[in-house]
Amino acid sequence: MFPYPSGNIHMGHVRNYVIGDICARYHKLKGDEVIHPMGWDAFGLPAENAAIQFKTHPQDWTYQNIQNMKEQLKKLDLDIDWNREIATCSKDYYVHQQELFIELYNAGLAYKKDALVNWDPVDQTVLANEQVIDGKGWRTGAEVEKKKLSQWFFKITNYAEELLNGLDDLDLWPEKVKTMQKNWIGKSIGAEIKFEICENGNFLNIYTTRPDTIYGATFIAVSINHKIVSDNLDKDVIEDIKRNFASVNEAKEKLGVKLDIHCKHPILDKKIPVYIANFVLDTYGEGAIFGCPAHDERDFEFANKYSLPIIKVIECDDDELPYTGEGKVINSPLLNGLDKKDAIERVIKHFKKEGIGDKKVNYKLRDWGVSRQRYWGCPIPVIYYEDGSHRVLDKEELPVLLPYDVNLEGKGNALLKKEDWRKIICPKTKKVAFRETDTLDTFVDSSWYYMRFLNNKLGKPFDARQINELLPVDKYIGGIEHAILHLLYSRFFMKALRDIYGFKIDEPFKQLFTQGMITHKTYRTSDNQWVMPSEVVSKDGTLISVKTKEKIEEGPCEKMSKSKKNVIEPDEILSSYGIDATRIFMISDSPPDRELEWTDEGIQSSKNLIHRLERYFLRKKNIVDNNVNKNVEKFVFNIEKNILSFSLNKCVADIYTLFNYLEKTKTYLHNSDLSKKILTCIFPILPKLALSINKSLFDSNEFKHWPNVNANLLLEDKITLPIQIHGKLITTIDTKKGYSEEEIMESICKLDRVKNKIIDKKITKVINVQDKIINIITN
RNA sequence: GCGCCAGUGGCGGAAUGGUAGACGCGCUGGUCUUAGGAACCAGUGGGCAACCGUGGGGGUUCGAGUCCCUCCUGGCGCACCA
Repeated sequence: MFPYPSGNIHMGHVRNYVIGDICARYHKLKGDEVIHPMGWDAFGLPAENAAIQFKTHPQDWTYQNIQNMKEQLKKLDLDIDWNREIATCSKDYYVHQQELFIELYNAGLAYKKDALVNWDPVDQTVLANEQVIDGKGWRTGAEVEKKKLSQWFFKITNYAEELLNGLDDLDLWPEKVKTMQKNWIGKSIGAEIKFEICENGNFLNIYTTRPDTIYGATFIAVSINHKIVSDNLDKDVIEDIKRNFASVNEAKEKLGVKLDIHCKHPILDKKIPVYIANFVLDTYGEGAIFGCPAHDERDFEFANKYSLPIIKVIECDDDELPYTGEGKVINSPLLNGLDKKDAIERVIKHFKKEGIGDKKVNYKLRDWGVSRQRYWGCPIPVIYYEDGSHRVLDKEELPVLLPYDVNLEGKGNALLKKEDWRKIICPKTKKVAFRETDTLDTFVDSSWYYMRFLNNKLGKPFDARQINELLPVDKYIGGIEHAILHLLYSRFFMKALRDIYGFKIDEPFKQLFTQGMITHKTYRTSDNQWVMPSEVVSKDGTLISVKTKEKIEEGPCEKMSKSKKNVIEPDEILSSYGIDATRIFMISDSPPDRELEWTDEGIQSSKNLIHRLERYFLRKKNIVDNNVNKNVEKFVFNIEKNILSFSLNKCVADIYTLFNYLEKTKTYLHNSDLSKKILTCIFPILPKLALSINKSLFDSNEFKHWPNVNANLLLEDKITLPIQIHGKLITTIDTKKGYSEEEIMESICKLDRVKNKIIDKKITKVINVQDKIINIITN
C-alpha cells in the first residue's frame, strides 16, 4: 500500500516495504516478471491543515514531503521501479480519475442526493465516518452535527452481494479481514411488511428478520428521521425530541414519543400504537420496526418503560423473557407448532398472498458518500446552472484543474471563495454556470492507483489489455487498519470498472498480507509527561531522564505513536546500525503479521549478525565437512519456503542455523560455489551485504538466478528414530531409513531403557510409522 | 452483547497428529583482548531423581501444543443492524 506523504517515513513504513522488497527481489531471482512500484496518496486534509498552520501551500507542503520521504525510502535499498511513481495530487493522475467519475456516472454508479452527513462546525466541513470518534471531530474535538447536504455518492450497494460472495474466493486473504468485510456488508434475510395506518390509509414499511413473531407485535417504532415524523409533527417539536434523544445517547436508555397515529396489525384485528424511538436507526432497513417485546431485548425494555403489552409467541418460560432463542411458535393461529424456519416461510407466504409483504434481503452497507467540502482533493467534474440544475461534464471537457492560487485563510472550502475559477460560461449552453466545489474523498484516489502503476504515463486512465494481463496484484502488503475502507472500496472499483471497461478481472488483490504494528515501551515522568526513549538512561537500576535527571516510570509496550513519544526514527537507526541490520531486524523477532517489539537488544543483535556474516566470508577457504552440500541445500530450500509463506522470521532462524553449523564444523566456504548459493539466498533480505561480499569474493555486481534445489541432497539416509511405549517417549535409536521392523525391534528390546520398561510384560502391538516413530504397546 | 484471533521457558517465538521449546534475546560460568554497541567456548523449561511439563477440565487416537466439546483469560473488530 502506498503511503500518505506526511513528512517522514516511520518504522511502520520500513517494515511494510522491507517485507515487500524481500518478496520482490526473490521473485526477480526466480525469473518472474515483477512490478514493484511506489506512489503517494497525496491528497487529503492534513496537507490543508498543515498549510494553514505553517503558512505554506498544500501542494508545496505535499511535494516537499514526497521528496523527503522518497530520499528516506531510497536509503532502505528498496528495489523499487521509480519510473512508475505516481502522486494522486498530480494532474497526471487526478485528471484520469475525473474520467472514471464520468464513466461511473454514465453507468448509473455515481449519483447525487440529499443526505445526512457528519458536519464539523469548527472546521466547517463534512467529515468521513472514520474521522468521527465518539461523536466528535478527530481534529477539532467538536461535537459533530448531522446536517442535510446534497452529496455525490457511488453506488457500492449495487455490488453488495458480489462483494460478499467474492470473499469466499479470496483464499489468500486473512480470515480476519474477510470477516470484517462480511460484517460491514451485513447481509440479512428477512421480510418487508406493509402496515396500514388507520388514520389515513397510507402504508408504513418495516423490515424484520423475525416475521415469525408477528403475532407478538404490540407497537411500531420509527426513527426520528423517518418521513412519517415530519409529516405529523412540527419542526420545533422534532428538534426538541432530537435534543432529548441526544442527551441519553451514551447511556443507551430507551426513549420514545408516542405519535397520534396507529397501525392495523397485518393479521389480527387490532390497532397498535406508533412511537418515535431513539434506538431505531434511520440508516438500516426502512428506519421502522415492529416491536415484539416478548422476543427482543430492546423491545422488551421499551415496552416495560411505556407499559406496552408483552405477548409471548415463542414457547419458553415466563422468567426467560425476553426470549430470543429458537422454539415452537405459540399464540399464533397461522403458525402454531412450527419452528422458526418454517414459521418464517409460512408467514411470508401469507403476506405475499395478501399483498402486504415479501421476503427481503437487507444490507448494512450504504452507498459511499464521496463529496468532501475541501480544497485539497480531486475536483468533481460537474457544473451547476443558475436554476439549480447540474451537468456532469463530458470527457472532452476535461481536465478540471485544481487552482493553485487560493485563499486558505479562514474557514470552509477555499474553492467556494475562488470566484474566477468557480464561475464559467458553459461551452454547451453558453449559460452561466458554477463548478462543483466539493472534491472527491481521498479513498477514491487509492481505489484504482494499482491500475495506474501498470502505465503511469498513458494518456487515458489505463490500458484494458494490460489490466487483463497483469492484474490482480499478486501480493498486496499493508496495515490491517485498511481492512474495510480502502480494501472494500478498491474491490468495488475493480468490479465497477470491470463492468464499464469489460475487464476480465474481478478482484484487485489476489493475496493480502497485513503486517503487524511496531511497538515500543513507553516512558513517563511522575507527573505523567511522556518521554522519548532516547532521553531515558538507566542509572543504578533506576531509569532517569538524561535532561532533567528526573525519575522515569517504564510503561507497557504500545504501538509507536508521536503522542506517546515512544517512536524510533528510521533515519537515526539507519545511521547508527546501517541498512542491513535495520532490514533484518524488521523481520527477526516476530512473524511479520504480528506485533514487533522494538528493543535495543534486538537491533544490536541484528547488527552483530551482519558483522558475523562479513567476518565469516573473509576466512580462508577450508571445506572439511562432507555434510556441507546437504546443509546448504536445506538452507536454500527453507529460505525459499519461508519467503513464500511470509514466515520471514524463520528465514532469519535459517541463516543462524546455517552459520552456526558452518562455524561449529569450522567449514569456511570463502569464494566457493556454495558461497555464491548462500549469498544469492540472503540477497533478497540483505541486498547491500550480499552485494558487497559478492563483489569482493567473485568480482560480480549481481545475482542472476535463484539456485535450484537438488531434492536428492535433501533426503536424509541416517535418522534418529524415537521409541515410545504407550505413546510416551522412552529413548531414541540411530538407524537408517528403510529399516525392517523385525530387525529394529530386536535391537530396541536390547536397549536398557526399553528393557526396564517391558520387563515381565508382553508386547501386544508395535506401531511402526516407517522412518518416523515406533510405539510399543504392552499388556 | 455479537463475531474473529490467540494463550507454549524469564522474554520474542519454532513444531505436515509422531523426539515440545528450532532460532534469537536475556541469564550463568569461563576464555581472549588493539577494552568493543565486541568476539569465542560451555550451559540454560521444572525436578536430586523417578518423572512432570504447551491456560483449566473432559473427549477422540497407538500417539494431541496441534482435532472435538466446554470453561477461563487476553487482544482485535463490530456494536441499539430489528
